[in-house]
Amino acid sequence: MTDPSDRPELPAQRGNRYRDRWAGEVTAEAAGSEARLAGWVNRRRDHGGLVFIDLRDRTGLVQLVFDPDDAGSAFELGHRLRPEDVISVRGPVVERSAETVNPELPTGAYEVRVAEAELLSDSTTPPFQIEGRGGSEAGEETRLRYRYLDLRREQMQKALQLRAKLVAAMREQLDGDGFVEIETPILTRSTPEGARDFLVPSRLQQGSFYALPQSPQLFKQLLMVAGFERYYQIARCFRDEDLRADRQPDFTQLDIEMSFVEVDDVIEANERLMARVLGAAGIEVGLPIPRIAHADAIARFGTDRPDVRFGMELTDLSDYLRETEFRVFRGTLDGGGIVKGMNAGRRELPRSELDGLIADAQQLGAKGLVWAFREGDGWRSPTAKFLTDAELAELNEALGASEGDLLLIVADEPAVANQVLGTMRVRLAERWGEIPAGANAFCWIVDWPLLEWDGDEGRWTPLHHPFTAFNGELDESDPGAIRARAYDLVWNGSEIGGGSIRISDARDQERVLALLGISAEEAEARFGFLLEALRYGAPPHGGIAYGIDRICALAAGAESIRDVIAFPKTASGGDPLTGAPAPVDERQLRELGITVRSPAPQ
RNA sequence: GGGGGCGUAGCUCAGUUGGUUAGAGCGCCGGCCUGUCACGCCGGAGGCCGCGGGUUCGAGUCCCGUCGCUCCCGCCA
Repeated sequence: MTDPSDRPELPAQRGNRYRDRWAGEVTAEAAGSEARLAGWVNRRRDHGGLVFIDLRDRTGLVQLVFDPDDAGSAFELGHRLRPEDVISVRGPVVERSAETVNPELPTGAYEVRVAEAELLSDSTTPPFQIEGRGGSEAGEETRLRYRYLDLRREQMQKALQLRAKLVAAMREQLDGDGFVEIETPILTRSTPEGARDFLVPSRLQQGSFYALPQSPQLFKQLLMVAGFERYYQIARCFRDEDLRADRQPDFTQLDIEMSFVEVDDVIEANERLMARVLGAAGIEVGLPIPRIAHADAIARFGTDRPDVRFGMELTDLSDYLRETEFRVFRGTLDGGGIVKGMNAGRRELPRSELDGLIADAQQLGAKGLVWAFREGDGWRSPTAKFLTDAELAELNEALGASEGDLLLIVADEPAVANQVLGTMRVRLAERWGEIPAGANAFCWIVDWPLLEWDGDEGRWTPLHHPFTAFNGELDESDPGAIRARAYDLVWNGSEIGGGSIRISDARDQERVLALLGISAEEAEARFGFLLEALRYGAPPHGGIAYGIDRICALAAGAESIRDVIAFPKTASGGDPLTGAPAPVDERQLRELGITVRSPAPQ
């Protein structure tokens, strides 16, 4: 088995009438030989009596020279070529004279002097320049509308080739570790829990619907019951929820499940997997990956997916303020809230920007935000006058504040205070360049609560999913205290994977479903097939699912997963290229037994 | 569902307190050019200022609505 990073970047090129070499191969080893190249016209520099063409294929650029002395009748073609025309040329690879070398190009010391040229396909003027100038790039909607042109750009070529490399590394590592790749259905049944399903009407059973899978979760558990012991799949998944920079309605998971394992076994296998996969992208993963208890992550970073590349950790100040006279803090604490703070370091910020931070905090649901600069033993802050000297000294001490440090404090419900400060921590660190360039930091978040109380729904809901195994005995009298045997993998503040040991005992599964407020009848109707399978000798098992799009985006340094997906959707779930989603013929709807209400779609 | 940003030439953008014929760079078209590589020089074409309504003597600019893109909150077990 070859290490993917050792593989040649360029596949061997068998010669044919179009090409016997890649553009990127026009280097020292090709000098003096005759080359046949094919690709797209990237740029034309027409000097009248001499024409230069930059030829592009997926491996890069190379300069072609159309000189009337060499090119003969092909010279006239060189004149007529326009960007994005598709050509094939033949001619000798020659070394350029020293003063004409282009140090910007890997092939810049060589060029091909065209002897023959053929126009294979011409191009109308593209709507945007494939090679953007001056750092500008076409808007995203235009790029998606003409995605096949956008994908010609080097950045996109690299991103999708990197993606293929990462996926190949996943397969190689897992195949080598004895995992079996198995496909599970795309047309499956709706199990309304979690995200909204995409539904597909059944023609043969009118009035019934398939659902597209949100994940292969239940199928992979059935595969464990079936005795495959180690399974994986590069699985397309679907969730009908609003989109984000890191969320698409259809996305790709690396789905893994193992039998006869404990948490440590899954984590160990996955650490080796991630080291191998990200190693293929030149990213080093230090092993073992540190583990942070869920409660500690919330306490220190305000989030369950902490970015641990930098400090600026949060501090709970509640205990210093229980007796304070300041009504805002005192009232929050008496009402069960917390007062939490962050030392943002020595920063000067104009009042307008401090007001902006307050507005940001309010947008995130906070009632307000206290800012203060440490000054002597006290604060320069509108809030300073409400606190005693002793309190100010204690808060300075607790926050480790030095002269001039900016302190941000939120008093609110724990969830709000943590989210606001957790968000500010990352935003300010990014803005101030506190995050070391090129740094990568991973952590496992472990020791999760199994359930959380959903006030709106008035019931307990799972933090992961209802099939997550719990630690120790199941004590229904205190659901909030039950611990899950779950783990999330976080990379630079992004959750890239999550999993758990699963419940492998039908009776335990029934009890958990009951805890979630799902009646026995309902459980049987929705998950009966799983409960039944668990009664036929289910091995202890667990696994994980990774967001491949997110992993690739991080590895490629892309801001959005759209930049590592060939044909992504816009924020409203549409595809500007194909026009999906689109109305369908009334006849199609009739066949499905779906009644069209006016106005009929056209 | 809520909040922020954006929408002007093919692309990226500028456009002052509302005021003459709406600009730039790139691209495109024509001409010149034998060592350029963001080639250069000369000339030219190209605009429903997202759409609809309103205010005004006058709207790219102000107001209301609407559509689209984007970021965030909710949501995403």
